[in-house]
Amino acid sequence: MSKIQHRNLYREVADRVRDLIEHGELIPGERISERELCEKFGVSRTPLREALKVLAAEGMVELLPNRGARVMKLTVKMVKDTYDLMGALEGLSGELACRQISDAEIAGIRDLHEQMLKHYRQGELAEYFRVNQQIHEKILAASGNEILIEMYDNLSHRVKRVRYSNQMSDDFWRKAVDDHENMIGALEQRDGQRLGQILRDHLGNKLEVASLTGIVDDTDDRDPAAR
Amino acid sequence: MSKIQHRNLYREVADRVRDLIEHGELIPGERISERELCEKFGVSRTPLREALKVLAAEGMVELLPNRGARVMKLTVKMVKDTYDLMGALEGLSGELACRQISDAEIAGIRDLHEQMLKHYRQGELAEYFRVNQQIHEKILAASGNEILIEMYDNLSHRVKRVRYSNQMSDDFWRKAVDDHENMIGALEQRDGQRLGQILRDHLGNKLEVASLTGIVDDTDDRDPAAR
DNA sequence: AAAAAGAATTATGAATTCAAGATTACACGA
DNA sequence: TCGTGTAATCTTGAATTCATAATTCTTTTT
Repeated sequence: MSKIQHRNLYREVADRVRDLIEHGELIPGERISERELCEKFGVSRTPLREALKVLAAEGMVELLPNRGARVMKLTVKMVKDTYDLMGALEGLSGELACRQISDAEIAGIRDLHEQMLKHYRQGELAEYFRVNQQIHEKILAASGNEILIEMYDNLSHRVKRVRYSNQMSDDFWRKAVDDHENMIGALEQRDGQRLGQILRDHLGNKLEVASLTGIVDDTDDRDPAAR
Repeated sequence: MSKIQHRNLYREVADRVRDLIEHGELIPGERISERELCEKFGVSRTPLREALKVLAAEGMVELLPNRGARVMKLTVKMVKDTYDLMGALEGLSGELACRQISDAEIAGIRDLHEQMLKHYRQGELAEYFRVNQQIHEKILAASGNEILIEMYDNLSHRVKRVRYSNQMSDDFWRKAVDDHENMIGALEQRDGQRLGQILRDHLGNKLEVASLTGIVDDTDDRDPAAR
């Protein structure tokens, strides 16, 4: 039985706004009109403003005092920095996971791995990505470090708007699958050092296939919406 | 010339409450009375509640719907998890720093290192810790990854309440200084791999000298203030 | 006396109101 | 025509008010 969820308005609103940002309905740098969103959600300004504060703490929006909220703009550097961070966190998750993961959990990941290979061989990119992500999530969960999971989650939200080129080069794909082959090996041997190293390096590739559409190049321009 | 700081009330309040928690004036698990804090700060409930939402997003307080706010309770596991994370982040900071740190910056860190050694030889623990922290902050800053810095900052706030035994064993201290000797060496050779490895392992020691006073052992007790 | 039920009180959640800062529109002068 | 100054409008920041959920206190019943 699941817990009764007392949901506060501000949480609901924060989730909805987060979704709007992730789905590109609110574009980076765009000014967020309080009045407009209040009407859209049918709530007063109080819970909306609380939600915006939470989203600002999460790095999803930017709050300019007396000048309202803006969707956080991603620069190439920020995306790169975020991937570096996520790599480090994944590395740690691998190390920790190896210390305590159960045989059953490893078997589950092995299953996903085989599925992923199948999708790779059949060139099903979208399916491949989906299963791929599941593997990383399983390892993360197996780390047992909830704060790590929370932080990783936050970072992945920030860069969720980044889309990948749907035509990944064969070389990169080949390399990514190789990495995964090594990963599953290290995991089954419970070699935390090696798994950590692989995971830390693995994410670097991802950036190279990120199509930075809509991601502005590094500038100091703080007010692009004023056009 | 520094930027004009438009400070909002809720930011001010969040900072003040954060301080109260870090200085132990609000104790873990304790219920935070909105009315009381409002009077203390001379503000209305609106900015206080906004501040609490931010602090909750930062993991400093816990918001129980319809039941108010509590100072986040630290369990031994949470502290351990946090140190693991901080270790990974420091490791990354070392790797990144080596890629781009300037000779001048290295020299600055070398200076701090010598200072730290002096304090070590003279048994000045407090001074030692202070300079020690400065070194880590310099490396972090040299990484140039602002999101990394932000995350590390957040984590360190969470565990700032943890105090260290003022009688560190000679062995641990010796080992910590050894680590630092290796760190400065790796940094001067700009050996990111090695520096990263050292930093990732380094923090593990810290936990062992943490005196977990006031840190509750792992329990599911969600309502300790109700006594 | 202990437990349960119900009323009174208190605290939180959210809407509304009021105040202050920012933006826009427009007039005027160089 | 461009720039400056000012009034009008709009937006945000914060206090207040109202509604509802939680807690405490009292009364009642066994």
